[in-house]
Amino acid sequence: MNPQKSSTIGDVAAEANVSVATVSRALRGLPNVAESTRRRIEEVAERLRYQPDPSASRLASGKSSTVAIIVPTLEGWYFSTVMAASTTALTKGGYESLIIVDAVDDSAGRLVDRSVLKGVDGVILINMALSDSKRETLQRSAIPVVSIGMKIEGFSAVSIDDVALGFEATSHLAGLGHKTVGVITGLKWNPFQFEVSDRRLAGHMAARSHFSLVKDDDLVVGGDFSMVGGYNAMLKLMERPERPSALLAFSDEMACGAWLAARSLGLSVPEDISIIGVDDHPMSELWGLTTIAQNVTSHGGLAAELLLKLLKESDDVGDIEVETTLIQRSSTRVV
Amino acid sequence: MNPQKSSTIGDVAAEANVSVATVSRALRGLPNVAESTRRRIEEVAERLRYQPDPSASRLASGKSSTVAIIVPTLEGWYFSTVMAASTTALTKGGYESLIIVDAVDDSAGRLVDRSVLKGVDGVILINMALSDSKRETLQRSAIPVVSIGMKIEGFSAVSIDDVALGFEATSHLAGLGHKTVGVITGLKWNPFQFEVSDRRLAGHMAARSHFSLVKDDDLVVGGDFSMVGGYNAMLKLMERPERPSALLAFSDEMACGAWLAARSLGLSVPEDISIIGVDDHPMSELWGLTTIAQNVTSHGGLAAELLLKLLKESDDVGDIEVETTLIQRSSTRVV
DNA sequence: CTGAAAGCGCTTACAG
DNA sequence: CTGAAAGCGCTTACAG
Repeated sequence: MNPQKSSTIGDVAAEANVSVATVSRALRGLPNVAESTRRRIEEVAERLRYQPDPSASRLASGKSSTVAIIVPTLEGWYFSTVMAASTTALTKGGYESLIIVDAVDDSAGRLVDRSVLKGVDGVILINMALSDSKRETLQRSAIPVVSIGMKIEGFSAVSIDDVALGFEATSHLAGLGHKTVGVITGLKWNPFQFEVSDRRLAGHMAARSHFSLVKDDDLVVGGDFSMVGGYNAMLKLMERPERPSALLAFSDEMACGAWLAARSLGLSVPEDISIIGVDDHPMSELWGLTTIAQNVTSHGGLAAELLLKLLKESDDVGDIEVETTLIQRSSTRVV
Repeated sequence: MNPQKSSTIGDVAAEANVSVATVSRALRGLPNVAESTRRRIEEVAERLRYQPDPSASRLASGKSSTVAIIVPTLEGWYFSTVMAASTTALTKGGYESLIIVDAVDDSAGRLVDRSVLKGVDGVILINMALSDSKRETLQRSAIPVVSIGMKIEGFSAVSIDDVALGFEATSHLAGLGHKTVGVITGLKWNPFQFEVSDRRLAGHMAARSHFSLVKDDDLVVGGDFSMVGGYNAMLKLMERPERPSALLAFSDEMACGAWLAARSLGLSVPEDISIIGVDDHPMSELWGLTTIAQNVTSHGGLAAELLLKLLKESDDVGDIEVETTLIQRSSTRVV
């Protein structure tokens, strides 16, 4: 057995004394193949360790059975979790996942310039804001796309109400009597990614007015959705003379980073400062972190299912808005 | 312009008044094409937004320009970081990354049963212990493989000396005067994945003897390389009557989880218990966690470079052992 | 239920 | 420097 050369559909056909067409049908479970023939073919295929060449299948059928999952970064819990959930669902649906990292600072603009799109049946965008040109490229390709985390003109989306989230989180703090609330937003990893952060901030601002909270500009500091980012942002926030009595971080990782920064400043949570995050990261329960849970795993799964549906029926399947819930733990308390 | 139908090499050839062969050569930068012809073809290709069909190229050339990155899970900082580093290096080298999650509990055994391997030029295994049958499948396929994190018979590897690491970490603790050292190992996410954890444990055991430390069995508890796992393991560890005065966790995430568990028990670090981790996760600096750094990013990059070399020269390129360094911070101190 | 044949969109010797 | 032609390994009408 030559290790270099694997067998082709022709080898199987020859061994089984049938045509390649029959082998193709038999192995793919298509109808109109005698059971006995099918069994014989399966046996031969097994013995020869035959595996269809995906490139040939794709070329011939026009279907690749793979979907591209496009993310701005591979780092951070949010992306890993959503990717894992999508991949799992896609695998169950019979699709491979091609993961593409399309950081905006990648001047090559992989999504547009590379021809990966031609090798793919569908696309899942995870919190990827698109430049106009990329969006057009995608639209022109006419392949199904679903976006997670934000609505994009022309594509189905799985997302949450980020404005409401920003409002609710702030309102929780205001309800506890806090008047000076610091906010750690998140932007860094994607220059185009203003949206999620901006919408949460808009919600916060609305609540800030509604509850007559302190309105200073230096109460809002940018993080980058990481623990380190949250840590540094917190340090900056704490430089102002009148320290906030509460903090809203736009992710749990930033919230925990901020918590560590508070600790390094000799501050206790929630005695000296209340902290609320967003996500319900698995570590949040360990910290006792109050947070707005957004059920990240289901985002990934739902998006995959939406795409699978699109792949089958190819008509519009609409959007999904996932519920969000406040989980109160021990990091926030009455001021 | 029909949005459904993208142009083929034939369209470009027709427009440019040359044969498809010439278009193929021109666009791939091969020699023996007149500069003027090349320019004309490039222009037409641009105008028609021509993108070569990857499946067709693969089928015709036998090269796919994609490498499979196989991981047991998508979760956890270690995997994200290594994947990101590998992907970045591969992209620079002109390769796509196909990420395959091959959890062992996936009875389908994706690596073996699926034909993805036929669509791929090379494979990077990230901390994937392989069953014999999978290893054989890979070997038989004769495509270049490099393994990260552990040595696998027949493949190049990028790894660290885990035994030495276990010894060094323990010896740091022993040097501080600790006699009763708890250990949180890590196994869960991959039943076959005894190796890394076992080797570190072997190193620890050697040090345990060498420094005459307490040898009770209940001083070793299994985690799963996550914060939650570390948290629970710590709780278990602290049930024993004579509590350990120091803890070695086989990852920083577990170490931080254990730290939170200690906190929940009213214990301070390092006053009541010293903690040392492994990895040098970015959050470790924030915590002040002492750790053994293993430069995870470079693992991913080095492996990709090794593979790229293998892909070019196709002869054996050997293994790489990455250095490991103790970073002492404030979570460990004299007992 | 099965087979012969065309075709998917490229690449690659081989001629010229 | 360029083109005609075969071939990569499948799938898909079309006949039978």
